[in-house]
Amino acid sequence: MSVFAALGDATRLGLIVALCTAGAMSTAQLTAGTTVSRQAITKHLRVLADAGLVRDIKVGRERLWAFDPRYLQEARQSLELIAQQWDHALLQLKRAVER
Amino acid sequence: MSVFAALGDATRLGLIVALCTAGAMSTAQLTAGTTVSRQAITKHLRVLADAGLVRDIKVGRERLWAFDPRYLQEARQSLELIAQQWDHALLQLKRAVER
DNA sequence: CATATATGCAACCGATTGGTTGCATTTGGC
DNA sequence: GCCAAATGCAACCAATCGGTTGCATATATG
Repeated sequence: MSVFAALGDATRLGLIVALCTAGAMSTAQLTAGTTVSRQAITKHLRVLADAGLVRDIKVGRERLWAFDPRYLQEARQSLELIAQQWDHALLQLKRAVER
Repeated sequence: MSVFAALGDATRLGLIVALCTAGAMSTAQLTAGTTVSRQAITKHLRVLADAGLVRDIKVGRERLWAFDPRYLQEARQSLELIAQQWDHALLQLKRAVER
């Protein structure tokens, strides 16, 4: 559902960073970079996929995962919007004080 | 702990947006804008405070909550960094293909 | 074909989460 | 001083989460 909730777990954020810097990887390769089990990673990847942050393709007997930038862009825009609203509120406060 | 985890809940994101657009508000006022109980909102505000997204001051018998932009800025930078790493990885892939 | 690798499926578990309710405490105003 | 409003504290609850283990399935490779 939410991109933020998906990014809120340290293991998942690590998976995103790994996929984002090193490119596509299989489930086993991604598991190798962590301390938890393959099944745990599989579940995390499922969450990330549901949030639209990764895509997967089956190639042979392995499953390759790749970062998908689309929804991360949306998340960035959400934070930008909040920051803008905050700036706007501050500006109005400043004007109110000046009056 | 994590700003993303704090933003991952719809109710909490709503509180942030409310504080960010309308300025500081009391716990009761914030509760009025939701469907859940005051205690639930109090807990959510605690989570947001632990994540460094809001600050509170006691004034009279009420407690005013205000948005704190600092950690949201950090969150923005994290997303920017991920996006940059992704761009970099794509660029390298492109160069590799061209060679 | 046999075997090893990569993954899928499902049950299970303890901890955390989001929420409630009940009652106590602080504080402003008449 | 009394009452109502705003909040704090704590117990409790069902659902979700992060994780494990065991076993089944698919697929390269010798």
